[in-house]
Amino acid sequence: MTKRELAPSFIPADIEPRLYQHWVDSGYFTADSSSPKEPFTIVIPPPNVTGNLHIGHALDQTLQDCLTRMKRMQGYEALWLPGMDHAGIATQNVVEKQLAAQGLTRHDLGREEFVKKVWEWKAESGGQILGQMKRLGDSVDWSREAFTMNETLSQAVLTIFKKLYDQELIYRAERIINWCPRCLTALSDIEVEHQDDEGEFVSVRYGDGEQSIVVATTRAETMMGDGAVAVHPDDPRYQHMIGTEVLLPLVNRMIPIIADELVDPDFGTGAVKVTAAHDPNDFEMAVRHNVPFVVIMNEHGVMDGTGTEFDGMDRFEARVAVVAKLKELGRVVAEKRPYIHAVGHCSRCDTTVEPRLSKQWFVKVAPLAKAAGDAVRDGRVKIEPEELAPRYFEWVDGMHDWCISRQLWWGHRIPVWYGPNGEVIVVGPGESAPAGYEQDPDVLDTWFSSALWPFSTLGWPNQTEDLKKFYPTSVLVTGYDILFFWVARMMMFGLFAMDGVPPFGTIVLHGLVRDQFGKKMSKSKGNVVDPLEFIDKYGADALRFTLARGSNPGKDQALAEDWIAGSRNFATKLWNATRFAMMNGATVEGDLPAVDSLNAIDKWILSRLSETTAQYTELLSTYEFARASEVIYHFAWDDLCDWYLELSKEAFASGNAQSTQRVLGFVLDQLFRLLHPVMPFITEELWTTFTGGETLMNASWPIVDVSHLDKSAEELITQLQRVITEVRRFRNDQGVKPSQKIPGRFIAPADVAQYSSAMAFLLKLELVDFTASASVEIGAIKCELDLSGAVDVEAERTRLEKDLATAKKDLATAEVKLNNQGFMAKAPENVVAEIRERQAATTADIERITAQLAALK
RNA sequence: GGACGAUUGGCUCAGCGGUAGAGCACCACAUUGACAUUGUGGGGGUCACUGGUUCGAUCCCAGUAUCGUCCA
Repeated sequence: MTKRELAPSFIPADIEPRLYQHWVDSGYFTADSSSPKEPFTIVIPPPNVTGNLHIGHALDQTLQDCLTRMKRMQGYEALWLPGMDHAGIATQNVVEKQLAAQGLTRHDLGREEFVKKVWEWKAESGGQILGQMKRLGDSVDWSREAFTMNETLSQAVLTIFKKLYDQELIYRAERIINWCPRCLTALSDIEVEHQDDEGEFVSVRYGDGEQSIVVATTRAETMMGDGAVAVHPDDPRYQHMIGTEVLLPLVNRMIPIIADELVDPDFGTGAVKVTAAHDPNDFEMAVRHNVPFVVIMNEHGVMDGTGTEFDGMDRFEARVAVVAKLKELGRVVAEKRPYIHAVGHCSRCDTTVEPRLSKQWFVKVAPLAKAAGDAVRDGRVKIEPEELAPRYFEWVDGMHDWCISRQLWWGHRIPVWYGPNGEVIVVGPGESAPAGYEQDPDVLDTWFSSALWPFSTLGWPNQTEDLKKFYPTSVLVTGYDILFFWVARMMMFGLFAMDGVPPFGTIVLHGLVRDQFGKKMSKSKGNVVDPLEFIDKYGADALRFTLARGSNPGKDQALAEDWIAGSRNFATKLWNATRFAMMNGATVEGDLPAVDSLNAIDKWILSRLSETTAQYTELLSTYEFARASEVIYHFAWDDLCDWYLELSKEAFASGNAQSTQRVLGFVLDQLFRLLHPVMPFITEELWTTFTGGETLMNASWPIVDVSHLDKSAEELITQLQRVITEVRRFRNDQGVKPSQKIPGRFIAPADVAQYSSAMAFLLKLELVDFTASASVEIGAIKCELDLSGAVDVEAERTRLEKDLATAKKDLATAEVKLNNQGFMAKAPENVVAEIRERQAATTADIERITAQLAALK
């Protein structure tokens, strides 16, 4: 318990690496599954193995660390479990890009070699983000670090696949799926991003003469795959044509005109082409009406099999050529160009998605999604903030079956084997396929394994101690942007795999970090910021505090470097205040003196501390990070530094401050504890230095002491603050320099007068005998001063007139209310009393100020 | 097209049925001690618009406008 000296100034880089290493080495982050303490569990939203720490991670992780550290201090067995996601497409793309630089494709290497290459890459440069998490100060349990492609997590994947398959919740079917012609794989609905693109809307006449119909399309190139034309069954324009056939131009095939409810008669001409193999809506209609599937494009999005001149053209090239040809044939009735409409793009490479008829594996989501919705509906799982719950319901209640097969090599290979005679078997963990069987070449969607994260990371399907202790997890903290991608899927699989126990108790959704003007960060805009640069420049605590302070539930936040600098200033403030306290003998040793024995200043700060502790703890516990940060910031800076330390300086200077030394020590000790979850580094350094304790990480969370609440002390200090502020203002108006000492005295009731010397000390007044030349009145309290020279009458008059105007205005608004019969009759008593008090106070002010103005001559 | 949210000082955002708040920015003064990564004082908003409810509306309700996000 040897106390150390505090360095003269706060340099984050001097303390952060040392403290983090110490925490890890001491095992403070490691959770104990055999502990009798109540568990608190958070699993990290696993960053991509290809990823770098971006500002969104910094926010997400700051909030998680805040909660984890607070709960740990509150006596929970806190586990924050870290790990990474293998990120199928993203990772495969990165490694393929590296190969491309050498002029190679993955096919040159072959599947086995390629996958080996990805693992190698993962080992050497993947997981950079883990190092970056350490810079941020994340108190994650490194001994439990997980990776979706690890052995145990892969076992979990096999287990659940088989379980779902056995319950007929996984099936294989030929459907229209989203296809990326560049990645050459199927995509799920949510891996498709819709953008408003400029296209064209061409109306084409099918058939001739009487037997003709005009269809409008944005995708003319697919017309060669048309199997029908569809109209709404009630559309009067086309009644006579339903059931007949028209000629399909270019390929000169007769196709039927069918009637289907799906057609919107108000859209375009009310007649649409039905291209069963190349459009999901058309597919549905085609199934209903037995329309043939005509495939006219290969997997690269190149026209193929039409038997026309267009074969071999890229789809976009073909679109132009087809329209040109139709024009030539006189079949184009109208053209709208540009025509803005929503087009799907691959979320990984931005290529325009091509709907493609193909055989894929699907999860039948209806029963799973129902359960996922119900868990929130019946309150077993809470979504914070509540406003975002409708979005969740909208999605889980209207979810399509989930396409889970991907034509990739990097990922969990689908555990389905096909026999020589068309047998299909699913090979679970520990099982093997019979000889002569071949495994499905595809892998599973990355989100399939991510959906298992809350329990696969705890050892499931094995009934591990971790699983028993830490499942279900307490809170899931993540951005609202992956509510659908990830959260809903964890809910579905968690409920399914864990016998109806949802994977978490509360889903805490935060927003996105935007630039200082509230614009979305993007590489193309060049407004992306690097959290590591900020950590280097201002320290991790400053970045964390800024992010927490900006984090209102479910809302995006703007971030500017200036705000981070402001947080760094706050850290510096804490540092300097602690140095000052230590210089003046603040201590945590010995009992806190009985509150009755303390002066009002000490009573006041203890009261404020209790209030702050209560508010702050409540706010953090309800995920109100911004408001919590605001509360603690103002307590530390305003109450503690600007007022308490200032008001106590006289006591310290007089050498008679034993109680205050102890109170200050107590307040600092508690403040460090409260701030530790958000600013772990500086608080650890200050606390261990100041108290000589081993670590703040395991110190107990402050408890509100109601016996410290003291309204009368608060009222008294409020009075002192008013007096001080008014006298300062007077000095300022009179041009008296802040450092200049002038004679002064207070004429005040005893309870205020008692603190004359404290006030005089910070107002730079000398309590000596003198003849007053000026005075400041604050209600019943008067401060007389000797300006030893001419008072600036004009400045004084200006000020008094301004005060008078304000008082008169306030009186007027109060009297309007009091003269309003409706108000007097219906307003609650306490409000009326308040207005009456205001009337009395402003009346007194007006009298006083008027008298002062008259005295000025 | 559907849904949700937003509109408050120069900027970014809190708040809320009873005299408008913060941070940053701005103006003035101050540098022999905790802190210029500072202190003190100050200026600045008819709370998008139009109606309604109410004794009282920035806050509740309806409509309008603009912006944003998600879904189709």
